[in-house]
Amino acid sequence: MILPKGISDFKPHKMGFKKVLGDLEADVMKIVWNSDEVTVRNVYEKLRLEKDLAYTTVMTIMSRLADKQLLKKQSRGNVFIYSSAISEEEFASQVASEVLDGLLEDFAEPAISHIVDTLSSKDENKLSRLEQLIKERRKKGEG
Amino acid sequence: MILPKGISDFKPHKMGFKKVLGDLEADVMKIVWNSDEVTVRNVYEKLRLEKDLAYTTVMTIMSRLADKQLLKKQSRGNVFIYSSAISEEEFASQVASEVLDGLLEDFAEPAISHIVDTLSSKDENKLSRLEQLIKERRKKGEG
DNA sequence: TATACCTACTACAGTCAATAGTAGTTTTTG
DNA sequence: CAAAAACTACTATTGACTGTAGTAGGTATA
Repeated sequence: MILPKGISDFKPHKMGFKKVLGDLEADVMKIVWNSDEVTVRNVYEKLRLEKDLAYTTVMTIMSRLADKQLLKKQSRGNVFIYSSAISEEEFASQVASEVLDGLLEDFAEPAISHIVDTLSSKDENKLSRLEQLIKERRKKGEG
Repeated sequence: MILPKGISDFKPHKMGFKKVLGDLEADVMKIVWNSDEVTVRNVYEKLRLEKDLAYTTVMTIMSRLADKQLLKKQSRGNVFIYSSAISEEEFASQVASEVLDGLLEDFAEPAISHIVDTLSSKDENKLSRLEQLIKERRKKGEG
């Protein structure tokens, strides 16, 4: 259990990281990932370009993200500097493995069938990539 | 969107159908799937063997499951007879495809990598099955 | 020192699940 | 037929999680 629970509910009908985070939480993470180091104010100002919300709202969200270990919070001088505790790719990877492991644990048969269907109908390249990964794995196993 | 939303939040850390239903909801569905046709009272009595709860609690849960289209509710005489609106296998299959599609939509790269890792480390047979399904699919595609 | 900015703490509404009570209707039974 | 039992509909409460934001108090710089 790498992700500290709570993060891991997966909402298939949402988009992007909103599948595993609240909408605002996901927006904040995107900004942080694109910015390296930020203050609440930095994020607040970027968010305000799109929607009207309070500084303290952003602060609450960022606190929660820090509680969830997605953001690091360092006090520098008098200000708190936030940065991601995990890269976007790593996080995506953890999401994928948690969801997949959970799925394979109880829904392995239909999951395996459907992954082939879905990939072959929507993205042939990904099917090839899957095939290739299996072959590589087999070689390792034999050798 | 086959599943009428709300059903589809996936909690990887739960077990079985509790991954996509509330705990009690999942227990109720299991009973219905094993019983063909039931009344609230039937289910209530089976559940009571394990835990103490009110008749009306079971009623509420079954109403919600009917709202979610997982149970069919037919009035027969004066009583409502409930039965599953979808088989356990079908439901599992829908869960798997919704979650997988959601995952592939935004996390395709890590998902594909991880599925191979997970299958090969935990269940070699499933990896073979996956490989076989891909081959079948390829034949179809070529022919 | 006053103003601006920052943080901590608190609060509230909305949603969803679990839980259960009340009221009203129907059925059974003495 | 009337009372008890069973059943359904509707409503309520509580606890998590998220979005939203206010207040209070600290710090720093003009």
